[in-house]
Amino acid sequence: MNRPSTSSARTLPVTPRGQKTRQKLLRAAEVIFGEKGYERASIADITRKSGVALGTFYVYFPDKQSIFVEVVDELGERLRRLIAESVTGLTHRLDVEREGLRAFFEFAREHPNLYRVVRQAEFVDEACYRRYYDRFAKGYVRGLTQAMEAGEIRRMDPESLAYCLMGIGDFLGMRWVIWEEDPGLERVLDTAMTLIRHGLDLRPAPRAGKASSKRAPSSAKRGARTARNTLRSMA
Amino acid sequence: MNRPSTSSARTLPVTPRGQKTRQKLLRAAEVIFGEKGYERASIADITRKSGVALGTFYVYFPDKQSIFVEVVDELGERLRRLIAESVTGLTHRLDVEREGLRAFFEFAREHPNLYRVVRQAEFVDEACYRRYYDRFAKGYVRGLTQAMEAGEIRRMDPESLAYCLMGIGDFLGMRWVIWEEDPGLERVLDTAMTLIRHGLDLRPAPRAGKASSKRAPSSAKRGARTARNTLRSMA
Amino acid sequence: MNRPSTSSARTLPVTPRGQKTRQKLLRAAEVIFGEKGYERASIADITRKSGVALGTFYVYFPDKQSIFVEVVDELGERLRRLIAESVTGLTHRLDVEREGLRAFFEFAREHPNLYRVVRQAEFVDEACYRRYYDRFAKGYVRGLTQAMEAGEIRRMDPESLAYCLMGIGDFLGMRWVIWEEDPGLERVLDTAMTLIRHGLDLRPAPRAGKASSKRAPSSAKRGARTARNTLRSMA
Amino acid sequence: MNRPSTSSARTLPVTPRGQKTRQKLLRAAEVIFGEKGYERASIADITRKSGVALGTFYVYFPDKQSIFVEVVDELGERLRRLIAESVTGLTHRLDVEREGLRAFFEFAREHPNLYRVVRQAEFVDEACYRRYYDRFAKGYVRGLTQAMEAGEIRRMDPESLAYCLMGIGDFLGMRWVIWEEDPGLERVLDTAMTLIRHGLDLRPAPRAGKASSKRAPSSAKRGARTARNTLRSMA
DNA sequence: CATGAATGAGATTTCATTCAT
DNA sequence: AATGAATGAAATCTCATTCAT
Repeated sequence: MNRPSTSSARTLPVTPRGQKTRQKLLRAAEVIFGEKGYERASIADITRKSGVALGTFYVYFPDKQSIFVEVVDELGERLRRLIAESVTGLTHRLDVEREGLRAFFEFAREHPNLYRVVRQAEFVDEACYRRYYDRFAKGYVRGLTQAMEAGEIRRMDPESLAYCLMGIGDFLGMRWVIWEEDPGLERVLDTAMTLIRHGLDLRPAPRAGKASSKRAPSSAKRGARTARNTLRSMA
Repeated sequence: MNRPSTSSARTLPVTPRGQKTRQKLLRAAEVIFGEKGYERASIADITRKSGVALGTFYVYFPDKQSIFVEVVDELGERLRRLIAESVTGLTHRLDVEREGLRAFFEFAREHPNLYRVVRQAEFVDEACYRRYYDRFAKGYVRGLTQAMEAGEIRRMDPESLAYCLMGIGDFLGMRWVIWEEDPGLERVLDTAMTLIRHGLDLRPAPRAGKASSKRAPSSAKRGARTARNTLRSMA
Repeated sequence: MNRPSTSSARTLPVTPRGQKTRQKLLRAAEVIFGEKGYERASIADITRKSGVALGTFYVYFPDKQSIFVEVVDELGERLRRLIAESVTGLTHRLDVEREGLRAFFEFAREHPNLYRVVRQAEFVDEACYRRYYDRFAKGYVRGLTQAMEAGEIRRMDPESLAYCLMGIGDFLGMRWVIWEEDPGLERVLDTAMTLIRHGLDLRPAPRAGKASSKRAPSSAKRGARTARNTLRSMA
Repeated sequence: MNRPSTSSARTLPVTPRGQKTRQKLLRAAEVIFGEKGYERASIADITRKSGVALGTFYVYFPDKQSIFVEVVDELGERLRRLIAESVTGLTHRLDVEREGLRAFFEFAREHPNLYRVVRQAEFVDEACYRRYYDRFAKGYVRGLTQAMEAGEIRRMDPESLAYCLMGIGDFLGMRWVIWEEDPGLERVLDTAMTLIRHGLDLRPAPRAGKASSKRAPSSAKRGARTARNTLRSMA
């Protein structure tokens, strides 16, 4: 189903005219893929939007998949660069987290295609899909590890942590940027940062994490009322 | 692009034979949609796998979209029920979080289609896609609100928090269940629970969250070295 | 370039209605391939001539190549059967040769597509192309070997001889059946049979074939006039 | 389908540089047409192999057909010249036949494209296809007629005979040069020459060719066993 | 209920040829 | 002379859906 995933092109154009045409195609593809999804987007849609002839597409890309992969790779790069720039100079990792999240939300607001395009990648070219998150995670792991070594943040497995943080950003962005138009992003950011900073636990002693990390040993300890409530509250 | 999204059926079959055929189609559809994605999956694939004739499909479902929506809705229901059952009787919200996560990972391991099917929903029937997360979030919000009122967890916006927690689960599951074969899930769970419980912050005074919640006022405060490192570590 | 060459079909039709449609497609394909050649013949040409919809083609054949291969195989079979029948009961191999040739010419006259179709096979599916001649040769070799053992004909390598005789038939058919409308076939047959029967040699002693089977040793022996004539007569 | 078939050229190039480019195109075309066949060969294939730009093609040839026709005509000329040269000085027609065949086989071995190119001509430009054989036949007829007049060979219709001999060469070349790698060509030549020289007939009296030239009058004369054998041996 | 043949709109892809440079 | 970008017509193939049995 999935091809090798080279971010290929038939031949890179030599003349400036050709380079411009190639860019027009990439720009149009990003929009079209975002609007219709990979499968429903047709090459004709892309060339129509680009203002070039159908056949011209194949001068620059061997097939639909190739341009899609290039769009995804490029989006990822732009996003990572933007975040990197917007956290430049921040001294504490928690500041980096907050500003990084904010930059991500802003990018998502300006590129509502982002989510739709990236999620499609899973079915179009799995390697490209993973690459997108892998690269993100790699940068994250580096930063988090440094922060742990600097004693800024709690020690834990950095890769798992990276995926937690990416998940938080992704889902908040989906809910409050993509779905909701005017989200009051600062409030959402505050909530996220509260979790990220302090966690949820309110129990007095910080020596916790023993009894509760295991299942309650006897069902006798479980309040029937609570159980029923929980059950009802999920299903 | 998207149709009204009723979790439709032509008519629910009366005879047991009919019900069985309908179930066979749903089972096959779940697998096929998971393997090939919505667009690349054909009705013929589904009927072939079900061992029924092509025409029979239209006895039970008016079109391809309908069976897909039903598969998604059903998957969501089963998952929510499973999680609800597996946290039954737990007394503290943090235990619920851990056991809920674990149940989710187990479900994902047994239904690797889950992710692929749900993510496709975004393009097939957006309402169905949102419904999936909405319902999940609704249960979450209820549980979290109760826990906040009970003083078990920190107070914050429950819906944002719910999406944070769903994002954590989703991304960890993707990374350590779907992508990675033998994940040492307990270790991953520990990392997630450490974040969820305590957050990242290691700074001594709990009066934090002031200076760092705003951008550092003067670039003078920023160490150039740190800045450069951070930049490099993201891009 | 060439696919494995299974004389495949998507699925053999079950109902009589389906079988009839499949036959209609094969008949039309034979004509269309003969008229336009494989490459210039389009599936649409075939279905148009068959009176079925374009998509129907793909119910019975997975692609253009498959129906072509089936047409070629079938033509070969019909031709071989016809020739076999028309030499039934002949007692001497030379009679078999003459009547076989005649049957071939008749078939070619009624199926002017034959040549064009078979020759295209070389580029469409080489295996199918060779199979056509191989099967022909195999039957020939069997018959010729028997005749040699019976002392009816001169002993020589039967496979090479088979290809000689096929070549004679093929080229005469091309020249006098396909190209020329009314050839006086009997006269052509007589010429062919004279060659086949007696060969060309008119030199008195059968002890010949020595000096002349090698190149004339010295150019002195060569008449300059003859050489020049020959040269001129070929180029 | 077929255009007028002039062995055209836009304008023959004047500068040596232009002539060289034209030759490069012709050489590449011969190979490409041989490998892929006329239809599947693209102008781009030819220019790529030639190392010239796509547009350059149309400086030298008005279209694809023209270069193809030129390739075929040229191949024919080279082959006829080669054969003519290799039989120069031979005094007896049967020696000419043998050496001509040998020369043909050698040419075919060095130009495995020959067959594939010529056979395609039938569909590209029928006139060119016939011309190829016509010219060959014309030379043959002249030579054979002379040999008949000189009493070297048996009298018969020279054109039919020419096509017989061409068919023999063509089919042996196909079988033992193109298909088979190491054929033991001398043995094949011997078989061919035995047929050409003496024919097949072994019956004592040379007054034959009467009874057997007609179908056996009564089926009573036919051995049932023989008939069955023959039938089985063809189909 | 079940079947499977038939449909035709629509998508991707190729490529000979033209044209501006 | 040479280049290579651009074109668009035409071909193959897929598949959701309908329908007669």
